[in-house]
Amino acid sequence: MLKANLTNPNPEQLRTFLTEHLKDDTCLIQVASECAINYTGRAASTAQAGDYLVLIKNDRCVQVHGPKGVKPVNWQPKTNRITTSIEDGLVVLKAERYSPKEIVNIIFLEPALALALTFRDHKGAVLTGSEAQMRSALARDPSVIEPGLIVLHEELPVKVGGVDLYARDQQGRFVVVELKRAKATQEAVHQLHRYVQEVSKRVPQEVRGILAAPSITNPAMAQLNMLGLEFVKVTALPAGDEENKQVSLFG
Amino acid sequence: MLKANLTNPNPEQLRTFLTEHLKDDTCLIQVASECAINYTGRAASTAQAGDYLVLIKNDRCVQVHGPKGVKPVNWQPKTNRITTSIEDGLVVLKAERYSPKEIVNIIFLEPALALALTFRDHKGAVLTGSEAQMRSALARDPSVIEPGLIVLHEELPVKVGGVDLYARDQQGRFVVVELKRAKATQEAVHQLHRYVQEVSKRVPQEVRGILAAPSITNPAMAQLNMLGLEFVKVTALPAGDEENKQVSLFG
DNA sequence: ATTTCTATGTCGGGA
DNA sequence: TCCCGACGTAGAAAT
Repeated sequence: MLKANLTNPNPEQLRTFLTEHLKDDTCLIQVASECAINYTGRAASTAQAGDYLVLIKNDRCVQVHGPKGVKPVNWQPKTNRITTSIEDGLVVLKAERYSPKEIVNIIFLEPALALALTFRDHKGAVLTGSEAQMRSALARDPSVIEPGLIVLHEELPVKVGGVDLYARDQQGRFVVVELKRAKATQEAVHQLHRYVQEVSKRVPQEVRGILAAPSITNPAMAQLNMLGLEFVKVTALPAGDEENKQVSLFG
Repeated sequence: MLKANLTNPNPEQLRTFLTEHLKDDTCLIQVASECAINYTGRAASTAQAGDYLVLIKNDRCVQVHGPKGVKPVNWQPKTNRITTSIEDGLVVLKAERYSPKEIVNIIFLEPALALALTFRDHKGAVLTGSEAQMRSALARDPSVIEPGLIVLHEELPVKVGGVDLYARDQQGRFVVVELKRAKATQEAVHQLHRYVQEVSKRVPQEVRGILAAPSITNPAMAQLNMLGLEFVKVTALPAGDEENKQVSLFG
């Protein structure tokens, strides 16, 4: 896994190291160094000199991590070109993206460590409890929402977006269901309202709107009532479900 | 900056290393290893064995990086407790968060490298071009949006959310301005529409709605026209601005 | 602690 | 490519 490493490299060594390993797209490159970083593109930012960890992954996306938080201080999700140079005796790495036009510039003021790690490619993570999973589970068994409900469409595209579940209730009324995997906010209520209005234009009958989520904020609940819409509690990860229990068990 | 390192450690060595350096909140810990990762909390995920880079920052947030993308495969933004143990001869790191209740479990199957890096704390990055900056700039000089516009409120809270700019035009009509720092979508149009409707309830006069953004998607533009709302082009980073030019210049 | 909103959001999917 | 919406969004600010 460890392909190469370099401690306290001088600029020439570091630049050679980077040039060399940037050619290999099976390896992740890392430099721990005092850096100055500059970004221009969708916005612009400048970071004063400080200690940072620079990661360049197999897919050549770049991220610069400071000592705090999950988010990098600077990053570039996709790079079209990475170039290195030596300016004023310091190694400069330039990560460019063409569309949108963005540049991240990293000056290595005092590199302490450079690493190249060979990353074998591997299966990604399997996620349980996503909205898509909730949706197909509810489409299979809509009685969780309400007895007698019949699902007509999953992900029905309407002009203003996509209706998560389109159904018919026991009395034959059409039902629009908006699904949220986390606590529902006012935004979700408005989204549901839009869909109900849109569907109402197209069918003569009354259209019900149901917001299905594990919980809802107080302002959202008030808004929901005012608009004559309904809330149904639905959990993403049913605690008692035997199948899910097995998936969740670990160690 | 390099505090300690360990290559191909055995489980006891790795565990001692982690225990030792987890005490020091001025250092960032890193382990490159074949791992199996498991998360339960807001959702649940399991990652098959593969090569990963595990970062534990000064603030004890944890992130596990795969070979692709800016986003970690698994992470924990805030940890209340990090524990290590040896199970079946393998080091297991458990990062817990109490609220919401979340656990990330990392099993180090074949650690190749463990590092501890001392990160001096440092100034954060200075960002230019945020929506907040745009807003205050426009509040100072609303003529950019329209000559004769007078801003009455910045961030005016309405029941359905916050109006970015609330103003009055030359003819005395009230104007609701919705601001977007990036390309405006249909969602932004609906948001503006909601605000205009809400404000219309409270004032007798006609209320104008302006969407101010650097650009707008085609469907959003169509929707905007249909609702009788307006679009004004506003860039977050004015290209010709001398001050900004200097900030943007680099290397 | 809860709610809301921004973000260089990132990422994936669909037309 | 553009466009849209989910996300374990993260993180900050206001309540």
